[in-house]
Amino acid sequence: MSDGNKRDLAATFTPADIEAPLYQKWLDAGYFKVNPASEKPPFTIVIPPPNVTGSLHIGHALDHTLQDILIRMKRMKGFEALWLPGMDHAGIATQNVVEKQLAVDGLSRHDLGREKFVEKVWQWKSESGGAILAQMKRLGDSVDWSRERFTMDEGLSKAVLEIFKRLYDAELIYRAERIINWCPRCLTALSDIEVEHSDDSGEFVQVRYGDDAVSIVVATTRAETMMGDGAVAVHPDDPRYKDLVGKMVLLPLVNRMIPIIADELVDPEFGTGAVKVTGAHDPNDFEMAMRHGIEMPIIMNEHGVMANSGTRFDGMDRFEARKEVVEELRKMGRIVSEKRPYIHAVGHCQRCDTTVEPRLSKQWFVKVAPLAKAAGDAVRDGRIKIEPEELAPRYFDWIDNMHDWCISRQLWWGHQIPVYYGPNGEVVVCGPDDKPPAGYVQDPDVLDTWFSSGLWPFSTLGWPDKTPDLEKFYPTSVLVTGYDILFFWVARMVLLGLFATEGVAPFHTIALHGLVRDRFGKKMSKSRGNTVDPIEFMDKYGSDALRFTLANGANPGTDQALAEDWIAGSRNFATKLWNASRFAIMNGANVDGKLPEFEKLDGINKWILTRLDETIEAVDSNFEKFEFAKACELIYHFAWDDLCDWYLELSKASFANGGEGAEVSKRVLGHVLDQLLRLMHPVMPFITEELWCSFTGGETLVNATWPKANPELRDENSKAIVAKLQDLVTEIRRFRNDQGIKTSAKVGANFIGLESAGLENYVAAVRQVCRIEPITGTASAKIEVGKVIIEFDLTGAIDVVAERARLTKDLATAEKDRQTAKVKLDNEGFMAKAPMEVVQEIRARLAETTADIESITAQLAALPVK
RNA sequence: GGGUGCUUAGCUCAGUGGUAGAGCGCCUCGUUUACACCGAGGAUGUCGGGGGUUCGAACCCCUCAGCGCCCA
Repeated sequence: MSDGNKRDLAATFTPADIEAPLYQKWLDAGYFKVNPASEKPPFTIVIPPPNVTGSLHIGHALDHTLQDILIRMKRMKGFEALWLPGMDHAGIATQNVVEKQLAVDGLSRHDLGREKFVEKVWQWKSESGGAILAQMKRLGDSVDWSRERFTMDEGLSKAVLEIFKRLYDAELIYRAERIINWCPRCLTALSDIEVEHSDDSGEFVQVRYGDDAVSIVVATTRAETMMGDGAVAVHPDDPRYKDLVGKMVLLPLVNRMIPIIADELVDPEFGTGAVKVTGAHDPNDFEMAMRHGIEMPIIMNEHGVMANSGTRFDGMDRFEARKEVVEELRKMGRIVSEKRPYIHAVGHCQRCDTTVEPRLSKQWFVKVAPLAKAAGDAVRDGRIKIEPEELAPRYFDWIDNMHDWCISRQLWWGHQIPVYYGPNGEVVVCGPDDKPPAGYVQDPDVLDTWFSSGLWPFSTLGWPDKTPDLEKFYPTSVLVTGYDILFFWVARMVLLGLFATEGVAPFHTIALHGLVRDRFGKKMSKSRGNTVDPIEFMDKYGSDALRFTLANGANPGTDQALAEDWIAGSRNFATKLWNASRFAIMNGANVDGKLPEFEKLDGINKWILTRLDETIEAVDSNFEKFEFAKACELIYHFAWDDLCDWYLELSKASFANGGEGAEVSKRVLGHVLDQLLRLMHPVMPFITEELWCSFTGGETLVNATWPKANPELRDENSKAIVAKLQDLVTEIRRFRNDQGIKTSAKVGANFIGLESAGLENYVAAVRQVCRIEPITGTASAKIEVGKVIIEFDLTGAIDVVAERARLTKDLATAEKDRQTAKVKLDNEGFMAKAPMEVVQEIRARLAETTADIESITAQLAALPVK
């Protein structure tokens, strides 16, 4: 390997110095660009398109980190790994942004007109949209920028036309007058999922309808809509109202006679058991009104202002009207009871939080049932796997009960519905290659943003054309996203994907992660004031630290808490790795030539290679299973505990002594570091790249070979040896600590019985780690660790009290352990039914603790009486 | 109201039948030639309550309590 890139490392690790140049290096080299003509097997992830108005929040940082880990690992594994970036046009949100800008100058979009307004939005997009893209580079996202897509691009728009036409021709798109969710502020229809239900404080009033002849008390939270009532409904089995069903009753205020009907939808337990039926302003009422052929007068305009009710309330805002109506009814003596505040769930616009108004209106819908059936089946029969599978029932629950999807929006920004109306009511739907007949007028509405982002996995690859990209990279491999948009986006991609590409699922796995919460596990929100800025964290601790923290907290499908302290901890980990690498380089560790023959290595070298191999295997399989947290924990433990705390310390004697031993250690350490950096690269790409290039002189880790487990580099016995060494060292350190001996001070000591413990070859290592030198005077104290006795020369100054305390504590622990083992072995049921190996283990424990007790007792007895 | 999940060390969380774990925090000591963004040592939990199954339960079952989420 060339030494061209080898260089000295700065004494301290400064992320800001290395990150931007490294990302630029990767871009310049084109490592992230894929080639559809490649022989390599494909691995594809399309990014969940962030909103063009958005900036990088901590949720994106998590989502992107996990995707980048998978992509980088697969790239290293030899896949043609495509991670495709892009954004969606976010109809309402984007339109709102630009409208707000216009409002500063006192203008509305209507002042500009549709064409000018849309131009303005494009202009805004090119100037201020997509701030998130630059931020993705900070994070290190290894996306193929040459394939960046936007849902309003020409190609993707073509896909929208194509799918609309196909769905329409298959009679899966229709136009109908229905109750939809209407936002009186955004002035558009919303789909069910764009409505968020939350508890509001309202009122619950009981109003007497009718006159002396027929009267009934209805209960409602929306008195103002009574002007639109077409009936009163009761449950058919309700004995209280049996005689009233079929009669007409007087509707107060408007003085209209309306029928009393019976419908099973009415809950007799709710209120008085009688409800008003306002078909044009309530989804349940609409159903009843349809069933019974009841009138549905619309008594509110698009702004949520009362209109056409023929009463004095016309012109009032709906909430003002509610108060006025109740007041008027009270004056008339028609209010039977009032409950205020009455807490109940009310729908709000997801974008602006305005209370949604159910509204009867003519809209375009996707007929969901057949598509949803297929989408459910794809998961049921395993063509699509949901990870973690515990979340699959939620998917089924939702998709199996999905209502028809309202896809028209009364906006200007978006894909205009490709339907044209002729002068005599003709309807023509145009595909990408069709032209509407002269004189036909296009439907003014645009399509729901999710309609186009639902095509994302294939529209971005060129569909409906059979492009090389589509051939090579479709269907995609894994979709990584938060469970919170399983319904919003994922389900729609499955619905549309199965339809568009004839039963081919758009991805074979859906890997769901959770939400990032604050340090106490509370949801982050602007109102709570507990949001965090990922850019700030990257500035302060480096991108790698943020990435590691997020990946380390990512247990499948579950939320994670995040605190700045945790990120600082990851930064510390990065620094630790940096310094360990410096140490390795300083001591001549290298990757030159072959690894020394495994069988000839000593226990310590065998052990670290064994642990490395175990780690490689486990990290790889955990990443493959989307168990990011587990993989990171394994990496952390191996790097910090095994490598830094033990291997490096135990090897210092070997490096210091030089000779053949040092040469072997240099080569082993070089191998371990090389493999570890590769293994960590997907999680912490920047620091690993910097270290690895400095250390090996290689060009890049981005497309370096991914470590592969190798059972020939394992030795179980070495683990037992190092465990004994660790035990020995820890006990010596504890003794020194109890005796108040400074860590830095050298102490004279001799070892007795190392051979019987099989540790005779490691004296130098133990001496180095424990700062022990051969004894010169006489031994004044001794401790026993297993079969080994260590005699110390403390120049007569042993602290007997401390030593007695130490031994007494050990004795208590040993006795307790022995007791629990003994109880088990004395238990006949246990002896008869427990598996042999468990019994053996307990027997061994009994023997061990018994020996310990004897030894400790003897040591206590030997202590000078004081 | 219907689902569903959670309750383990001060905090955040791992741990699906065999002696309770991690990170951070805490206490003591420490400038040993990789690292004080560090090292060594240490303390801390009747695993929400109760009952059951089992030789054995944080883990399986029942029940109660508290918290959360999704849907209506």
